[in-house]
Amino acid sequence: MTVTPIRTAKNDRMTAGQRMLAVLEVFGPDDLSLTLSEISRRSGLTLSTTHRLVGELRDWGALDRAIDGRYSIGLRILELGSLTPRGLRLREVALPYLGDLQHATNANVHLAVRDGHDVIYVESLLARDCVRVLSRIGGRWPLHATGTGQVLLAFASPEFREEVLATKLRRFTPRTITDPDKLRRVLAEVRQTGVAIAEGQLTPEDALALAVPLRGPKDHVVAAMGVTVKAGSVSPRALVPALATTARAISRALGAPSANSPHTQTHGSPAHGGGHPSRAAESYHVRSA
Amino acid sequence: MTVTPIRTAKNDRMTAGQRMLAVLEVFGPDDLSLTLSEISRRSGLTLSTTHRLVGELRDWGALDRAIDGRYSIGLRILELGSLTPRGLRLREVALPYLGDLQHATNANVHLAVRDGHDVIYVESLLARDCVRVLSRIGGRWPLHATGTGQVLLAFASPEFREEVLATKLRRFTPRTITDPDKLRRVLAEVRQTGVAIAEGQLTPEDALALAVPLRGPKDHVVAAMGVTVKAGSVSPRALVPALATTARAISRALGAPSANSPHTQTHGSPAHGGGHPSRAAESYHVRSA
DNA sequence: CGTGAGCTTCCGTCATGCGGAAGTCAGCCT
DNA sequence: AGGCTGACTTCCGCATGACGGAAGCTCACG
Repeated sequence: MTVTPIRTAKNDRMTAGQRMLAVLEVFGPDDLSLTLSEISRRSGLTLSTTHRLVGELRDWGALDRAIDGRYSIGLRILELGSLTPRGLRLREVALPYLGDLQHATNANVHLAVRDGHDVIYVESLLARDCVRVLSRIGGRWPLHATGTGQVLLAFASPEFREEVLATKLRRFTPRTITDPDKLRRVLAEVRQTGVAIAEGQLTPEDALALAVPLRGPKDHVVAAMGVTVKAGSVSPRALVPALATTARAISRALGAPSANSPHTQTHGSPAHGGGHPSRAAESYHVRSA
Repeated sequence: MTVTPIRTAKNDRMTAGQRMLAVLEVFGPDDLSLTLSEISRRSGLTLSTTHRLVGELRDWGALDRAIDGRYSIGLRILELGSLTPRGLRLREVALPYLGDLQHATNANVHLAVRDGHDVIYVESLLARDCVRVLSRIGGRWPLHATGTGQVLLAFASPEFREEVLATKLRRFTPRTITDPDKLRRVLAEVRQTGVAIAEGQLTPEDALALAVPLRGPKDHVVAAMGVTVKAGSVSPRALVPALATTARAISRALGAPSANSPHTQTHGSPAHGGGHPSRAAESYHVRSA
């Protein structure tokens, strides 16, 4: 039989579509613009194939070519991205409230949703004189390392939670929680109090993050909102009422029943088995593992 | 001879990649979620092909499947879209200033860039009690019908401007400028005064839009910033100083030389766009990390 | 002027993407 | 019930169009 040519060891059997996605995949926060050859090398595709695919993507608007010949992601992708129901559409509803919160607290304010095992920031309002944080729109981080991620993890289904806990929890700073048992306890507390408090778990700086859940139509947690301040600048607890109030307003705007009842607990653990089956929040399934 | 099968009349000769893009293309602001069959019909692809492509896109994260089986654009696309240098990265630099402007003026504030013959909104801060406008992030509109678009058109190269003027200028409201000569005069005035003033040209409501250019590294106009208020609510002119000041601050942050000189006119067209082949004029990505 | 790196074009071959067809499943009408 | 429609999924043989090697092109550099 013929010797199969080298095949760069990792890539084999790709469909044409996967090749196209592979081209897009090589772009990242640290690689906003790349040359054709760089795209070719990183994607593992031959130069001629890359050339053709990049041409098609450019014609369509998915890639932009700058004057210097380098390629970057095109605005057509941004346009598409604005159509994500849980992304920028959610943002539209929440933004006015987030703006108010920012001005009331003078903190960085974030809105995030879950995607697979990650948290994705959907909005990020940075106060000018606040700690620098790593939360751009579209930014992706592991669930266990951020306040918003911990909220989303705490209120996810137990099966999913254990699935995440079973993976290796990456360490970002000395304070990142990497022990599953420790994290399990922290998450239980988040569920009980309705607020996550994370100190310097993602960046080494003295960042203090508070985060609360946002609920949608069937009181399912659909997103998390958080603020980040410089540790020690204010009493963290002092921010909780403002957060809770804003969260309730947004949840109401999102159609959460509980946000309309006259008095209700912020935590509101869904643990009460009585009554509606409500199908374990299987709203989005995880993909290939 | 073999009968060539029907070939649905319109679709012919598509590459595999174009088919994949065609799937993404069927989503729009009014079609956030679609069933597989709908995607198939709209894209003109057979059901089995659509099925396979949608599966690949879903595995990659470009599409999301909700519990009800409908598909929508996935967060992975939002993540990609956040990497557009002229898109969300530009937004990061400008956002703090835009926020200030919004609170100073209590108007809707927009940030927009040009893509082909359209203007794309990259940021949109909506004041709660203001006129409703059609400017979501990622929203796309013709250049001639919005304040920001007129600014971008006015400061584009003459050849490009004429190219746009030669196309049919779509009418949105009775006040939309659809006459090329009229538009040419308006644009000349925009260039001279450095500000575009558009009243109710996109939406029939009494919206008044003011827009100014933002400049980058070589004083090229790289974006436009605008505010929208209810016509008659305030004297339009009263907003110009605030706009100009903010524009200058942002231009400085973007590296525009003119924004550093002690006194300078808001207008000051660079007259000739092309010029030096010197490369890498773009790239204002700063922090992050 | 030689060299090398990046980009573009061309073309023969064969893997591979395509779509018809058959098989599920669920809802709806008679 | 029974049959019907419409949506989704799986399978497979065939023709096609995607692939990659190779050659040509354009710079920048020494």
